[in-house]
Amino acid sequence: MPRGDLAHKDARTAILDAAERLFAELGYGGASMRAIAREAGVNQALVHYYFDSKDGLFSAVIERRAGDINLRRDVGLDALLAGGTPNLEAVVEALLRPTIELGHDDARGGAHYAKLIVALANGSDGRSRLLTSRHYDAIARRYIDALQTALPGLDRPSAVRGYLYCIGVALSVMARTGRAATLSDGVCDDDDPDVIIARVVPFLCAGLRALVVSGRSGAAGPTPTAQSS
Amino acid sequence: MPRGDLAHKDARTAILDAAERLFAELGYGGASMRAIAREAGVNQALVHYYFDSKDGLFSAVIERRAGDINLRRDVGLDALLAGGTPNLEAVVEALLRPTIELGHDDARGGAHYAKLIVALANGSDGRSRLLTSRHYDAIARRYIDALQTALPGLDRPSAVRGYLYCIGVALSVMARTGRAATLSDGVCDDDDPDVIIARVVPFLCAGLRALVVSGRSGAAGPTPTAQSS
DNA sequence: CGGTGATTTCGTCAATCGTTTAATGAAACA
DNA sequence: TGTTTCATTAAACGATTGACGAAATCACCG
Repeated sequence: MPRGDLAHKDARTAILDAAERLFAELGYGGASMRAIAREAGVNQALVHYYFDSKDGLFSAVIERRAGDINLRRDVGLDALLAGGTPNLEAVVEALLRPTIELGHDDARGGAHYAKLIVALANGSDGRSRLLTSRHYDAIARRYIDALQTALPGLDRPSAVRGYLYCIGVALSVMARTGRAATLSDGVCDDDDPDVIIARVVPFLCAGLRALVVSGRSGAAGPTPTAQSS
Repeated sequence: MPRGDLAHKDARTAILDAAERLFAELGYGGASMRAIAREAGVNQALVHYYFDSKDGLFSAVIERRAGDINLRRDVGLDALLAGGTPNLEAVVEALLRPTIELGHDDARGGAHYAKLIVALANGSDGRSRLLTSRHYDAIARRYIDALQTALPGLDRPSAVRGYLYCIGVALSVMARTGRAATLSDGVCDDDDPDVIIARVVPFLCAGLRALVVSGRSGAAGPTPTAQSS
């Protein structure tokens, strides 16, 4: 392992960056190996040299970011659980923040990966399901557990659905389709991750609390649940 | 335009059905015109005869279902507004029901179109944005208005965001990735649209109400908003 | 019957696809 | 120094892509 492996990493990451961008913009079938190589400024055969096949390249693109995101999620949850019973808002924020922050970090390829992960999470083809399960099952189960801990009375199926609702909203925010700006005639131009998180978390937490309430009494009235801060 | 256009419609709809399925499963770039023609049982050139180009075919696939869904949404909202100030739960249900029902109607190509529309709504490429805007902008604005009517105090930007959150959750439900079953070890097997809607609507309405509350006082505590039923 | 226009088929075009091979450059090690 | 290993390149493979023109088939009307 020589010191001069900068060239190695340069070409490799250049390919990954280009692939991330083109896969996100054109889809798996729409992004050609030739276009990826051209975008990365390398020879076509080099892509196969590093990643074997198109599938291998796609997996590598997903794997690179998933590792980072899940590490942050794990750390955030560890910190929360170390302090006793965690607050629901804190759990939801720890779940969303790494993803939303990466999605808005244009310096890294965040915006592109955001689109990619949205397609991946919503995809039902074999490739999507395999990669989603491989990279996100473990962390999902940890957070579902945490939701039940932070919200006593929330049964397992509701916790699973609530988790998926949260992910659904997070993905729609990450996608950054510019739809909010369109529908609000330019008033909504959400760019700051902190502002976005501050707006989404109360929405989701209120919804999650309604999931446990609706399981006890039918009405969704303002029953004071005596949630001590 | 002869009366005996059954053959016409047969080939045409066969192509649309096949295209809907393959576009959903393989993506725009992954589904080839040849594969679509083979799936539909027609000659390859017929696809170009009816839809000119691949883009034209894709647009036609989207247009067919969007018209149906939006008609139902319009009718549902008309009925609601005719009865005075509508209930928030009723507005959200009217928004979600047509989409979720179609997505679970396997007799028609619902499941396939659901995946398609998820990819469309989350896509940020030119084709996706154009089609989304063309087919869903008007109805979106109507429902955003309705949200503000049903929830006094909800300002415009919050209404836009709340609407998009609702769509985000609806799309994640429509995608039917089988993820709920995976994460719950088979306990969650949500197939009945009515049950799904009954679970999602309270979640979303609680979240929407939190959007207006958080705009007034900082805390998300159980402030009795005196919501008369 | 002939004619007319809509529908369907066949064959083909240039372009592009994912992948592979053989050759070359540049270091690292002996 | 020769050799080995890794990185990179140009060129090409067969297969497939979206699209098109011309001819054939069909249904129908006069």
